Amino acid sequence: MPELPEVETIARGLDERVRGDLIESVWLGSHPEPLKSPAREISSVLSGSRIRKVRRVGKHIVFDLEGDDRRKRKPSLNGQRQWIVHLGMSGRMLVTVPNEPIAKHTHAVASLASGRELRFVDPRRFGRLSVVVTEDGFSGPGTEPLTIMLEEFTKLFRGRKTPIKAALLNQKLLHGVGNIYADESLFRAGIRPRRQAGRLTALELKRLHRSVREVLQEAIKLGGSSVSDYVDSEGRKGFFQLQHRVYLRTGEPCLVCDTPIKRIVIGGRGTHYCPKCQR
DNA sequence: AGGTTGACCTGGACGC
DNA sequence: TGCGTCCAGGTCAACC
Repeated sequence: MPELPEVETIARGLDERVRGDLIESVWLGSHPEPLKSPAREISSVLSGSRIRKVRRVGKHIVFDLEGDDRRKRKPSLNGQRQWIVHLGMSGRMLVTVPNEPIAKHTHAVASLASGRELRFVDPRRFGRLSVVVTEDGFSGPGTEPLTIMLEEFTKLFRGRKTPIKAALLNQKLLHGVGNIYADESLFRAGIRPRRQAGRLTALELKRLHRSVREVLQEAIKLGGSSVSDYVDSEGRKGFFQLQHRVYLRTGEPCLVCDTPIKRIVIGGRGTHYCPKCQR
């Protein structure tokens, strides 16, 4: 479900609601897939930790934790302690009251000292929970698209033979861009998704660099895209889907030139573009 | 190494 | 109503 703007919206909402709260205990479900770290480790790092901040890195939600001063800190837990959540395609992080019925596909519940619960719900189980305890902390697989400079952006694609659409989805290059925002960015930059990344001109890369940042920033302002049932941590829908110019608009007229939007498959992902506006 | 494909899951929409 | 097919916001491991 979520790409950078949706994860940003969710992380901001969570930060507002649970920052400063204390995780008292953790329940983990029986499906092994969502747990990227061993269950014991997740439990031991989270239990008794205070949430210092919730933020986004790429498509990951990062909970920065600290030991509760009123409790004994375990000696093995020095350095930065973080809870990392990736929502996959269908994951949600909900803040609920305890008597709220447990939704189907709930895989983790953290009980908070405030009396509320943080619940991770994910029908498809592509999402992942992990904990990180290191000096440096979690930095994500690639570079942040919102702050990258043109020079570095250009360097990412140099010599690459893969289609620019596939390169935009490669999280080791830019992290956070997913299928919606790759298609929308390429439309706004006027670039065909199948073009070889390494063969884009300097001008095209400049336009793409600008488009990616503009599309993501606009989407954050509108709370992300709700294409089926996406809602943020407070159950609110996003509205950027109303600004989509190509994504899931197969056969509909281009909003600029009326040409029907085409759908092709690149890297196994549905890819939408205007054959006239994008070259 | 970089590039491509299929596997991993559930569920909703659609056609018959 | 049901059953089959296709599609969906994302990674990964396994191949070439």
